[in-house]
Amino acid sequence: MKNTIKTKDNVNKINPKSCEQPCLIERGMRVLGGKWKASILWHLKDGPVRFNELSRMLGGASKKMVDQRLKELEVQGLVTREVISDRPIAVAYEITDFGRTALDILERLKDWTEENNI
Amino acid sequence: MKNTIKTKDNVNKINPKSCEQPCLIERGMRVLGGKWKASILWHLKDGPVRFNELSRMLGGASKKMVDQRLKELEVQGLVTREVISDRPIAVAYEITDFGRTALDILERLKDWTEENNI
DNA sequence: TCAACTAGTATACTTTTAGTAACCACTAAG
DNA sequence: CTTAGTGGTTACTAAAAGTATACTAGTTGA
Repeated sequence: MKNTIKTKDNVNKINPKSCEQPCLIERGMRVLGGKWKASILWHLKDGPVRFNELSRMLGGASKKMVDQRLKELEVQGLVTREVISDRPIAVAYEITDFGRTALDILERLKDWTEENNI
Repeated sequence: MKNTIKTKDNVNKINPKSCEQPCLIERGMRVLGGKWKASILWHLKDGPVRFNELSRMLGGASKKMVDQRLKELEVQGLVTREVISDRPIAVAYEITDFGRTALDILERLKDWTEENNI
């Protein structure tokens, strides 16, 4: 049984017919739990960061991955993309106010990971 | 303590001294972020649950998935498996004390998902 | 002029995960 | 005897995730 359906922008949405009540946890995880998504959000908390800089911060994620995750985060309203220079193309990604509401969860996750040597 | 420094174009650059051992966030996500793992943990918070019952709670996860995730959680020490009856085979899964330390994060995730209609 | 940087896109490929369905051994009810 | 339930395992396929390399097209610095 599928719990998600693909939309035309290639983002998974929850199929409203299944997994309705119980899985708030699961639904949240589908926003924050993609492979690099939480990390990206975390690395944007101190201010806008440019694309290649972010790739380096994540140390190991390919451009394609960073690109895909950023697009997802943008569609979901957690991140904004702004072109800060046109001639030497320069783009900065910034966390939105909505994105910031998730940082509290991530901070706790970070602390938990640290405390338990995970 | 910041791992970025401001440049004149108001964009953060990596402070080369930090962000070395990357991604406590990512490491934590690899424990809690598998497809059904957080949900399983959440559904065990009120006491031991049997295998098939858990499958039904998750509504949509196949036996194989539930089995795999439970084994991972067991290895990682978040869950224990106990055979409560041998002849009519009956098994119960229970969250460990360590597993409980993660519930706080999941509660926040749940609230966040709920508040933002995700 | 050359190399390296910017932010991506395109293609091809491998690996991992998800999911289906059938099966096992057992029990208990009808 | 049949059906349904217990808790899985195995084999298989489909889909998603991830990697690697090359490419565009412009800029900057040596």
